[in-house]
Amino acid sequence: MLCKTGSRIIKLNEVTRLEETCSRLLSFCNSNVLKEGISVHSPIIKLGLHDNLFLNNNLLSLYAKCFGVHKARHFFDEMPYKDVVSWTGTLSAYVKAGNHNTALQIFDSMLVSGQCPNEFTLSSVLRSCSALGEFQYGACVQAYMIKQGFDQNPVLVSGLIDFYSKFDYTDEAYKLFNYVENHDKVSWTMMISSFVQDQRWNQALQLYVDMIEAGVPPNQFTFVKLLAACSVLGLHCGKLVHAHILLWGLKLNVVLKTALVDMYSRCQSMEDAVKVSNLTPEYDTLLYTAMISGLAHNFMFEKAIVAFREMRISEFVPNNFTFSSILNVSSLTFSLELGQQIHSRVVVAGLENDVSVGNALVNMYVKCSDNIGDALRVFRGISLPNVISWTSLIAGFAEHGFLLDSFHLFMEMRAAGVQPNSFTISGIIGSFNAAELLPQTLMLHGHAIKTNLYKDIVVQNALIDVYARLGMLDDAWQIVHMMSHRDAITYTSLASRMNQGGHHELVLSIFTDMYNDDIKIDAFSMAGFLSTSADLGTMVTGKQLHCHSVKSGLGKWISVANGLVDLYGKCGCISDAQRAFGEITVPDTFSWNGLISGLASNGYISSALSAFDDMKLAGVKPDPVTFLLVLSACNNGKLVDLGIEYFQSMRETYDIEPQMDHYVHLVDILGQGGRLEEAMEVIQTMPFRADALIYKTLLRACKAHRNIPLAEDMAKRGLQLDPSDPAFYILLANLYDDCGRHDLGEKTHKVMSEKRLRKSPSQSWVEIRNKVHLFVAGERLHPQINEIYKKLESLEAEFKNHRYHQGMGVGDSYYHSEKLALAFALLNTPSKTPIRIVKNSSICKDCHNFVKFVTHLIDKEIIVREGKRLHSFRKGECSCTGC
DNA sequence: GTAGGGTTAG
Repeated sequence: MLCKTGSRIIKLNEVTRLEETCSRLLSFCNSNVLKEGISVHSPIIKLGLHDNLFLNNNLLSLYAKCFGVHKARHFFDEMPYKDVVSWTGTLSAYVKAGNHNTALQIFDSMLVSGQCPNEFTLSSVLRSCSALGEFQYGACVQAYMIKQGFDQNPVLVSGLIDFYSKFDYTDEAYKLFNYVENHDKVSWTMMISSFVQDQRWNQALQLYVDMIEAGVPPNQFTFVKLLAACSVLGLHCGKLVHAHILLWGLKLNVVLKTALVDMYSRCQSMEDAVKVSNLTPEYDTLLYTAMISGLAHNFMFEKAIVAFREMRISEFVPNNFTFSSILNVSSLTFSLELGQQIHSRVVVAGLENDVSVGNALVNMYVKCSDNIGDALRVFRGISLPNVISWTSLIAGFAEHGFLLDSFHLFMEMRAAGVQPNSFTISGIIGSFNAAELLPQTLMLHGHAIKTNLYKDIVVQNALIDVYARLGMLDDAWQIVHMMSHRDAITYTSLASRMNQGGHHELVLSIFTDMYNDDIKIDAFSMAGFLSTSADLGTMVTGKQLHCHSVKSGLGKWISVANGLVDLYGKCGCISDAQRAFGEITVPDTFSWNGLISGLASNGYISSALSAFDDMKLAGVKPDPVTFLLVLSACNNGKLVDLGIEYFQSMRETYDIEPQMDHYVHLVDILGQGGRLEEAMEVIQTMPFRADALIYKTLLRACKAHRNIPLAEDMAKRGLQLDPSDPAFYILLANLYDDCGRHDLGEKTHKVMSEKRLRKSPSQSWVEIRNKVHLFVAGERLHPQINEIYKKLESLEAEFKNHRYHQGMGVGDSYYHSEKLALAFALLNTPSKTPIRIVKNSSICKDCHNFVKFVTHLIDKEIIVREGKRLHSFRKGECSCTGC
């Protein structure tokens, strides 16, 4: 009898060798064309060999491979005799098809039939236990294994390691691993993979070292896992592992290439990632997806889009991951148009209901569309929204300012039976910035405690952030103290919130707390501390932070570099600020803003404005903050027309809608320039409702230009909005006094005291030898500085009598606290060191002149900072008429 | 003749 398979013709005429021949034929069919299986099967039946167990097992395998599990099962049921191979073959067919429940049913039936399982059976059964989360069942299998003496079988050991890892029992898996004497490369790789899954990156690498020492050579599988660890451990480690791949002479298959590309892009070395991807011509959908995602993460958006196009040209079909990645590009670039184009391709590909793609679409519409309804529509189309879908949508509502809606969606999510995770809770809490949402915050806090999410550091950090933001510092610290461990984010958010709340002097102690807690200072925390230092004007600490950032290499982070520009600018060391700026390779908007702010606040108005021109030439787009700085520079430089011009250019040239702050500056510019009517017109026509601040601004201008009627109007309007602000009374009273209407001045003061309004006591502080000294107006004099204080008073008297400054009323407005700080500083600073005084209230023109006068006499630089504004006084640079 | 490990997103 002849049997034809492909081009081969085999003679089946020797019955004695028939079994062997059929077996060979079948394995040939297994690895080749499935149709030929049939042409082999029929002669076997014709020859009456259908109850040959050996042949049937072969056929069973063939059916499973070629026709699927159902045909195989049918064949199995028809088999007259079954042995362990037949059972295991069927069982494994179900496992391969992912039908684990039926696989375990087959295993039960097998035991009932009295058939004893072997190591092959148990291996398949273990896989099903892992997949189904059947811990008890798996444990029984392990017990059986031990009983049958399979406990050293490397295949079963790998299966058990996988099984324990799936249940997060990595330590148990490692114990088992150590118990076994000899491992093959699969069980080594399995254990490495288990450590990687448990994020024990260093242990994973250590195991690789052990593996080599044990004389087991690694393969591509091993390295794929090791590279995943390197993605976290960093580029240095990644390159080392890459070198090992070369040393072992492993072939660069597409999977290994993908893992390398992924590692390099996660280590922010896209150049290496591209180089690796070009090493071999082999590409597939997954590699393209890894490239697109890597390019997107490294902000190379154009290239990501090019790769996506290239992929389509090469006819690789994008899958759900690919669409997620490319949608991420449009989210990150805020390009709605690209997002919509991809959305239509998603629809064509029939993937719009897919949860991962749906999530990416929700995220895209949240980021790119002004209408949160777009995101909601996509969300409602996802067939089975998971926790990520809900979290994206909830965060989206919060980002768009619909805080209460986001909270209601959170409730809807719970009602839908989807369990929130730490991201959901932290995302929603992170958006709560108003005290009115305290009840919701407390509810979420309670929910986190009940669900144990409270133990998650991300949630703890979010709670700390929201409490610190709401000024509830005790509550924030309470969480810090009860945490089992803290990270850089914990301290950074505490520091920045306390800084925003004005508790500058407390912030720097957090640096020490962090050091004592053994937490590494990262770029974010460093930027935060630099900003605190800048706001405090504490040069000594600032310089130490600078040293630390140089030594630790943090200085190459743009946020840190920008912090340094800001620090030196705010501390009045403009040349250092310029040097720090010069060291930034590609300055961004923040860098330029820092430079402009430093120049402007130190009186270099024209340099500040030319820096703004340079910024435009460098192609960096100004943002609303840039314009605040530029307008403020014009205000200080009394450049009224230029200021108006810049204000108008915001909308016309840069498409930036002026905010309330910008209008306040415009009113100030016009007011200080004496164009009070125009300023008033701006207030009346601007698209915002006037607030107390803008009335106060114009009132101050009225005082300078002695316009009583408008000033009275401003004070009236301002007090309607904020009746508790004493500034309106003080400014008005001083204006009356200036105009010689002392009667009205006195009356205004009286009304103010009847309303029990008092100026908050002025505070000033100086930093000398790394210590901040605080002085409050009205406090008792320290004996040591009593003498110098008296000297200052006599200087003041002299100043008052100075012919150019007569009638300035210095004694009334030059605050006690500042004088104390100055006296203290004069006593304690070396002769050439500048004195830095920080005030918590504004510094008036008279104080200005007095400090200038003192500078002239003592030949020392004095820097006075009020809020964010800084005044530097140097001998000879004084423009007052007295010098 | 029957058994084990790998890549991509949010």
